[in-house]
Amino acid sequence: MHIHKTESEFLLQIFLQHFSLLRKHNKQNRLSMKGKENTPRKVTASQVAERAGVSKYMVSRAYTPGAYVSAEKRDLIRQAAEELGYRPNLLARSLSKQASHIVGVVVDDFQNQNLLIILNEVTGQLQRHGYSTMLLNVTDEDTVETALRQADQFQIDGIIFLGTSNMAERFASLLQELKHIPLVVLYRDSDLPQVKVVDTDNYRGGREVAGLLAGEGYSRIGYLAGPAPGLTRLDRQAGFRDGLADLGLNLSTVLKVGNYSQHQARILIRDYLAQTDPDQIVEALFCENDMLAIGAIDALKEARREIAIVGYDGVPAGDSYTYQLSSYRQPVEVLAREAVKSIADREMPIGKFMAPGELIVRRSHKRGWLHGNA
Amino acid sequence: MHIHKTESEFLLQIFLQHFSLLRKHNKQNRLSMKGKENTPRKVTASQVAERAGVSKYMVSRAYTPGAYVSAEKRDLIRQAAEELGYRPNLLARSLSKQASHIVGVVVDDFQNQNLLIILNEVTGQLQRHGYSTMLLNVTDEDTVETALRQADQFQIDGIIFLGTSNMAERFASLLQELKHIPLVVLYRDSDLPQVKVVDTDNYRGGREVAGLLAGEGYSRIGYLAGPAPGLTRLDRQAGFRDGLADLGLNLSTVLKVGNYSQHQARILIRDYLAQTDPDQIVEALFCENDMLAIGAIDALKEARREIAIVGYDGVPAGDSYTYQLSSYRQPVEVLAREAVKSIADREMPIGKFMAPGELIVRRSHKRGWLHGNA
DNA sequence: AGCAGATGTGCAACCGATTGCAGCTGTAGA
DNA sequence: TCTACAGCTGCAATCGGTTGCACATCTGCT
Repeated sequence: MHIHKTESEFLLQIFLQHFSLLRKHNKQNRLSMKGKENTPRKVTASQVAERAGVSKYMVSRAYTPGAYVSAEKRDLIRQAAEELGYRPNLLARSLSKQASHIVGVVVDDFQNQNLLIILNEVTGQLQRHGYSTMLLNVTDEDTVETALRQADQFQIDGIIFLGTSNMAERFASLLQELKHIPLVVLYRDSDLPQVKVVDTDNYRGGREVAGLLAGEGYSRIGYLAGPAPGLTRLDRQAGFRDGLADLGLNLSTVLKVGNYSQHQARILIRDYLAQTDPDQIVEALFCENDMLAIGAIDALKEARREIAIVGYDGVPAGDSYTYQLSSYRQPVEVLAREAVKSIADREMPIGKFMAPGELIVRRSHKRGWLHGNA
Repeated sequence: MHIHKTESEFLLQIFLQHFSLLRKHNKQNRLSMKGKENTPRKVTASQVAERAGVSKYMVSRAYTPGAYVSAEKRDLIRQAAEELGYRPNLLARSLSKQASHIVGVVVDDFQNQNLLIILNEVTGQLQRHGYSTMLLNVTDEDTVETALRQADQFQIDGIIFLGTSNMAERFASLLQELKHIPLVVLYRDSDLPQVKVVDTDNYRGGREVAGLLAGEGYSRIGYLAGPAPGLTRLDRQAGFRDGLADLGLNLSTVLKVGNYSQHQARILIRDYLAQTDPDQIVEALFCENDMLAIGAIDALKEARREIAIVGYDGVPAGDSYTYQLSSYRQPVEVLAREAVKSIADREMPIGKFMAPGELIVRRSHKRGWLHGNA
């Protein structure tokens, strides 16, 4: 048959024959066992190869762009694959390629309606790029570590933080351990070093809102802040303050609410109205996000007091006749696209991407909105 | 050394020596190459084994309950693992075990606020059971098949449909192909055979709402339906109708809206008010879900017309002062728990689980709500 | 004819776990 | 003393892919 150069190769050859017999034997056993269950056997590359009359390695190559395969064989294999309904096992592929095409999306607050829009956009974009989304719920403090590690163990290709709070900072030490994974912080600013930030230009947004309110001629103006520490909030507020200053106004009041829920904002504003000297109450209030703004409007309606309100995000609920909320819309699609692109590019993403948003001018920032609104 | 019974075994032995030398050689090369990069090498079972002075197989056993390991070795291995920060590679484990501990959660409508609550609960529960969530966005008709197949190729342990529409039916043929995967349809009823249904008792819910409205003394009563075909909707409506009938009332009008958005409902009600003979306009309207109900209230406020409104779901926004929406709350936590349990039990789940919800009695179903509401 | 280079193919090794089985211990029972 | 058997342990095979490399083949060129 063949001529072998060394003895060891000879032995090897013999062994291999022995070996492949064993293998074959084994496989047949397995197959017949499986045959008893009536689940349709999964189609593997080897089966495709057999049908196409090639080795299983060629099957892989038939789907690898730029691999050495004759066009003829490639078509043969693809056809065989088609006929058998072959779908490569992604676990195996991921294990082998050391990359899973799974992206972790970390969410820490399921109260914000805006999240739905973002989630829709992000998962949609990811899917279009061939990625799967692993959704990590970290609202429960205890499970954060578990969830993140679990994701890591699936060799995810990236993490997108979709948080209202500054999670990235909070988990900094844990992230240190995960620093081989590309990190994107979406809808939030951060000064962490190895992180890509994708956010609206909060400072600019703040300024534009300042202009909007100033244009209505208010002089006592306040800001309703949420609990999140971090740059996003600070920039938004700073832009607002600076914008007012440029127009000769100043920020007279900053209120702060314990979480980003509509309910908390409502209670806070109710108390504020009750406990503040009427002369001191602001005429206009910029709320850090739309949930807070909606809560504030609720409180105002209940108390039949009017304060001009502007929110931030542009959630759909703000469009209702009842709220007619003026706001600053985040360019969801642009941001989601950038976030996904950062990860799909497969380089360690860093830097900041800040997109401008857009004022949504409805009625809640105008004088008389309470009256005109049933 | 040893005595071999057959020649083939002898050859085998020699081969193995040869073989293991090759292997060792190769491994060292790889390691030294990796050493040049300064990424921290991932810790594998073999490394733990080496440090603990056992074979890598024992590492696996040290974490497998009920495996043969001496307590002594187990502790040794666990300690070594601890020191090295060993985390088993879940891709490898999943591949080997033929189960990934990933569950696919399929969502087809990101407009419904209730989804956030559900998603929070479902992902939380899954994580607590040691499962990861793969979120599949199928709002885009084209990507459905891709997404589902992709999930399948990750050998997911189950699929939870979280849809407003009857996805399961829509994808029936595709699901046929995936029928080795446990399927749960959550918040929606279905008559598909190999599917576990977890839903509120819609019929009962409908009846209770009927009781609530009848109690207020209305006689012209309508139902606002969404577009979803299927049992959920039908049962809800049937319960409502039967409930009314039992009280000597009948369902005089059924309106139908094209999708489940607040916006569509608002437009529909606006047109309804404009185009209907005032004597014919219903006094009370049961809306298929809260999003529709909120949209309806919006239209009513805008037109300054009052119709008693009741929703279904119990979304947080309904609690606002502005809407004060009476509704029927779905027991989110109970349902999510059941859905997750169905999959975690690892038997093919079938049958229906119907939990009762609970009336939320606020103001929108009462006479005079428009007047009392700024 | 002889040979370089481009193409095409299969083997072996690898990704990092799990598991059936064989064999090795040690101890109890005959 | 010999055997039986239980408790451990490690090997080999496996899950289902990918890829470096060696070897084979086919060009075209001198």
